[in-house]
Amino acid sequence: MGRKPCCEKVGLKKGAWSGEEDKKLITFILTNGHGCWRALPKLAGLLRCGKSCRLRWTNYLRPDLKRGLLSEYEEQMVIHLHAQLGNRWSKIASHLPGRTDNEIKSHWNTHIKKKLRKMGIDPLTHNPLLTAEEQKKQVGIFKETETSLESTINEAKEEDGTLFDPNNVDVFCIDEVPLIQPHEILLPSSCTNSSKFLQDLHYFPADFEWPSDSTTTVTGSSNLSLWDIDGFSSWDLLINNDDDSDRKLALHSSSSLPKTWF
DNA sequence: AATGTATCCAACCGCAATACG
DNA sequence: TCGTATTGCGGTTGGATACAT
Repeated sequence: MGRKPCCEKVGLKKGAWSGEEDKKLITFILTNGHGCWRALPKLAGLLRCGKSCRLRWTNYLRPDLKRGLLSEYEEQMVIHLHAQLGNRWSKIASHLPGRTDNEIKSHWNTHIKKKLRKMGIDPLTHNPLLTAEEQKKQVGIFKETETSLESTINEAKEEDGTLFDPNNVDVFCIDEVPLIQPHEILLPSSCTNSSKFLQDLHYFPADFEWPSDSTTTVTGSSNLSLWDIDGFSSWDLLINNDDDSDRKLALHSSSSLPKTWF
């Protein structure tokens, strides 16, 4: 026995909602709550499936929704959350009160993506966009990787005759946002003073609070702390100024930072 | 004014996760 | 523990509107 469809499709309305339907849905939910979405349309006198009702309510009719375009601040939030979370629109939406995942997803696809591309940033990876020449190079590197992987597989097969599943080889995952590890963060030696370096670090997302003295010169090894206003995460920075070579910035936290922040 | 093209976004679809008996 | 129902999520579509020719 197969799974029953979520709703009986025959005779149900599809497409744009009328004002009358909206009214019925709002009135019903405000007096009874939504309860079981599957049962709701019948109880509310609507010729829609429960799923359609849920979507209409959560994306459009909920009284706590903000309408209108996203503010500059909200856009920045979306960009930096996307760098951390990828296309997890509902997670991103949960950090923006009054905004829905659908709304953010739409805004991302129609506005932010273009904006980032114009700025020379790849909206997928949040890294600088590659020139045609760099793309060619990368394809070359990828092919090399593929070839070496193939030869590794073949060698393994030849050596012990065991089955080698290439899907289990941890080469890369396109699903993951590239993250920067503490040991990857280097400051160029041309960066002669720490105050400049600390100013540069203000490119951290806007909702990170900076210590009031963060623009002052730091000598020797110093510690700095950053907090996300939402309590989303916090970072401790250890700045090592002792060395003449490239300065090192160490981050002590439970996770890594998206590369787009650097 | 008419037609074609681009853009926007609400709504839909299918799959995955979770709840429940 | 398992199978089914329900809900949530992300990708995609299609109609309305704006803009260009």
